[in-house]
Amino acid sequence: MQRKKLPTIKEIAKRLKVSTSTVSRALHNHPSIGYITTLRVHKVAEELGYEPNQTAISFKQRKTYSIGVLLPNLSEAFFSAAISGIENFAGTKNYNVLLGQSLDDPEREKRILETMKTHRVDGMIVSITKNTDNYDHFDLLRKYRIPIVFFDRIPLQEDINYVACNLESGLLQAVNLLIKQGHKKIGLINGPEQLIASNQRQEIYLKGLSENGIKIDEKLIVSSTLSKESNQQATSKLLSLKERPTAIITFNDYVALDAIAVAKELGLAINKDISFVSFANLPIWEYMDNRPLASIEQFPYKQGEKATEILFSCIDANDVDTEQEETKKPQQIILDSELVTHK
Amino acid sequence: MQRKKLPTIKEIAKRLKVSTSTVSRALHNHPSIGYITTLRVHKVAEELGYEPNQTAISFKQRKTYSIGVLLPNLSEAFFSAAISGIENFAGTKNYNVLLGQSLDDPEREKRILETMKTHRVDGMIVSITKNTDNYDHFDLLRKYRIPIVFFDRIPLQEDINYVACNLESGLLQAVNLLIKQGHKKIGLINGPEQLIASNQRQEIYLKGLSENGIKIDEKLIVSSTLSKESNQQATSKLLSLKERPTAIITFNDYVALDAIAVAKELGLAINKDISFVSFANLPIWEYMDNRPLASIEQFPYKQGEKATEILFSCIDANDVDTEQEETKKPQQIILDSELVTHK
DNA sequence: TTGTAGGCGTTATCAC
DNA sequence: GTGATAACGCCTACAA
Repeated sequence: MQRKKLPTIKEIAKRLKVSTSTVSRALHNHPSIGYITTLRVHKVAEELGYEPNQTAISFKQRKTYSIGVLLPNLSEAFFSAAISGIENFAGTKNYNVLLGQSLDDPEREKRILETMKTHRVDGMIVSITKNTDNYDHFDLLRKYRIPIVFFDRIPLQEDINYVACNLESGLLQAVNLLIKQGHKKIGLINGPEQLIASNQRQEIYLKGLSENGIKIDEKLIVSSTLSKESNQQATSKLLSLKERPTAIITFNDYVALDAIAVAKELGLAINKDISFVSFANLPIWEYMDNRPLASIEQFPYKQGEKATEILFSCIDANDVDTEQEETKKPQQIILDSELVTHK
Repeated sequence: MQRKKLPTIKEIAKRLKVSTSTVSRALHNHPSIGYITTLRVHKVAEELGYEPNQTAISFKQRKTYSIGVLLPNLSEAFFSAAISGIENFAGTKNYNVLLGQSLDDPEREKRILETMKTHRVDGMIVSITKNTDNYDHFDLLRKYRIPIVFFDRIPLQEDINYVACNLESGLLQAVNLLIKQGHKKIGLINGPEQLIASNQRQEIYLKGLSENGIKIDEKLIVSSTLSKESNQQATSKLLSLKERPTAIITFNDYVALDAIAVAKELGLAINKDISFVSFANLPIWEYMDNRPLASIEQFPYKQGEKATEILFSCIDANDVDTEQEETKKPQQIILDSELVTHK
């Protein structure tokens, strides 16, 4: 039932006929231990191939040196870039990353959160499901003083830590660019309405048009559930309007891919008869001929790093004031998005 | 220094004026405990919001219920698909996934392996760096009876567990297809020579040509370090031959992307003047105009699942025969690759 | 059916 | 400088 026993400080102590406390202190180079003893301890530890048992330490210190990361989907380039940033930053602090993907299923999200809690992660980084509408399970973690940093997909709550991207900077730039290029009818293929991200996009889109004195045409705004079929449908709807748009802003790159395909199917020349702008910026665009005019870059890697940084600051804060109820203000970082034009 | 105390079985025991062992057993629905007691224990546990402390359990049982996954790079679609499969399978067994990426740096790989060992993962799934030439750190883990399953990128060793893809099936199909379409000069842009995967590709390529009675032209085989520049260089080299190939097989999709770009730059029409076949099959190909004729699909998600399955079987075996030295034969699974033509 | 006691590996608090 | 001891939360033989 149990795996082979590894060398412990007890073993070292026995060999050297000293106490385990001495060994423990020596291994940590505690100043109270004599130089020679320290040396001998290290030597024997080396010989035995001793390694501290992290599970014992975690148990005793009530600290696991691991953080949980819960994402909707790892196969999306955006999230895999983010976790790459998270893993990298965590590594520099000698933290481990426990991974979970919700696959956009709230039940799964809840379950994973449970196991993360059971495993006593020191903190969590979460990007919520597009269907998450109940945040009790997150509040529960906070009750246990497990800090959470949300990123990109953020719950509709105050008092939470998060890292997100300010869509406004990039999207306004995009709208301005399109208008400068002479586009008057600019469509928007948005995501599901319950997503906060969708509302934001729409508001900024409207703002951008207004600022440029363009009249709003409700019919130019459609939404998609983000499935391939829905993306195609939404695009068709836009492109079959009498007043067909000459430019379309899409919720993200995957929508753009489908939309571009539909446009091509209809015989439209991309970036000529119709232009696209999308969010996210897949690394692959540069290889494609029929790509968006520009992408609104959201820096997932950087968002991941930043989220991890915030998380560590929360963890450290937790470690310091043992008892004090959390008076600390939530940390909310908003990175600026940036319009990147594709050559 | 320490985080807030969570309810323990002691608390429950105190409240009910029973012993902790009773509580422990009741919580596990041990048959020896009376029905009423069991009920009462569960009730109080619920009230207190009790949750077993996994760190304590891991410590005691010498089992962490987590597996480590060490990959070269999460940003590559192939690996993120694989980990998606791993995470999914592990979840069904209530296991956690500890993630690390080596970024193709052997030092980093070693370091991550260390922390995984320190954290006492129950097993590991590893895809090695393209520069890994020393396997001591892996052997060390095996000494500690932490099972390892390698996948896709596999060390040159016997006696190891692995999951990989049989390139032969797909690659021979590819060669046959190309030849049937009339191609006589088929180039190969291979990866670095130290990669076992490169040797395999070359051998099968040669075999495929021989079987079809095509004379081997050494100049049609070039290799790349897999950097963008190197990919481009390798392609240029092939395309500037007097006897220019009419088809090129590339080490993977990323090489194909660069190669296709170079070919286009030279004014060649893709799939007309020159055709490509590549390994891996990015999900994005279907959206691209200038895509390979076909891809040799390697099923990363399935490989991930399979690797996890094998790993669990090793872990279970470990759990059973407490002492017995491992007489078990290594498990080596080879999935068949498959040629997928792109419409 | 329930309780007692010991131990998992480490660290921290005392003493000496 | 070093050692003895308790404690972290849980489990499990062994007793009762």
